[in-house]
Amino acid sequence: MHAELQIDNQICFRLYTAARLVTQAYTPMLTELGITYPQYLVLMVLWEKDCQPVNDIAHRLLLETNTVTPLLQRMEKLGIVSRMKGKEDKRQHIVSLTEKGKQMEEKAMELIPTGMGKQLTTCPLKLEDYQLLAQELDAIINTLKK
Amino acid sequence: MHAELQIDNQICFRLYTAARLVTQAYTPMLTELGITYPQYLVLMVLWEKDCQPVNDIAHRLLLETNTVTPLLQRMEKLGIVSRMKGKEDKRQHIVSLTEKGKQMEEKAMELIPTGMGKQLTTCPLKLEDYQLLAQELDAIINTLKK
DNA sequence: TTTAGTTATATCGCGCGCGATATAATGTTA
DNA sequence: TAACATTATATCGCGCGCGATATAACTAAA
Repeated sequence: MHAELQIDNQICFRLYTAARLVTQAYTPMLTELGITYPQYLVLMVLWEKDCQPVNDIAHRLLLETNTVTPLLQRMEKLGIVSRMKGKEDKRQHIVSLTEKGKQMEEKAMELIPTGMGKQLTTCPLKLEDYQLLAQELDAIINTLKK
Repeated sequence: MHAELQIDNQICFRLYTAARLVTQAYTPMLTELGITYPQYLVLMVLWEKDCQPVNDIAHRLLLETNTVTPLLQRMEKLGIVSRMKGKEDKRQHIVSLTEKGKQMEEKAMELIPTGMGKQLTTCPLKLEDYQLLAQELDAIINTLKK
């Protein structure tokens, strides 16, 4: 077995696994909110700035529009966002939060920080480790995004 | 907007994005091999130790068997692995590499380290940064896996 | 102004991940 | 040994991600 191909030596497998497990850790709180993790990402983008075209949301999340469009359609069915044709550019669909979508921010604020805190109490990483991790991940992300 | 819910402050979003982008970076080489990234993970597990039951492969990858079973079925169709009923325990399905599956290790060795190296040449991270990153990811993974 | 090119969004198909459930084989206990 | 619990694998349904393609609207050039 080539050492270069050993799974334990792979950063990618660790990223793949850590991303899945952390997303799973969000799931109980998100289920209480009635949404999925990618839907939560969209909500965070809209809480930061409401009324954005599909493209801006996709760029913010580094996703393709063919991922985001069906996501938004599901969120519209849930009554969380609404979509309207753009006025000046009729190709655009402007996505905005409904009242329900806006109110979910407070609920998320109650549930998620404490919920994640509980699950990570036994994690040996300290604040500066998380900051370092964030920097390292940003370096990889910035290198690989086009 | 609550600072705790800002997307830029989220480790989870970085993990989610970094995992997707690194997997995407593997894709050109894996396409040449005719497989996907999760299939590559299974191959690495089997290159390390051939002839394993479904459960052992799933545990190694921290995946559920209902993810791994269809993955193995697709790999069997591709002629990469074969599956046989276990002798002592007839519930088990023992997964083993075919000749094609074994030979793919050399091809992967030619393609993947250099292919990934090229894409990460502009990445500012050094060897010790990657080692640190691996440790931090392992800390998160070990905390969250049950 | 017609033509050609670009952009914003959508649709389709397929391979994951995973919760829920089913089924068969093994283990355990009364 | 009969009844029950456990284990290994499989099936189903659904929500992503994303490559490929389609369509409508805007832009630029002839």
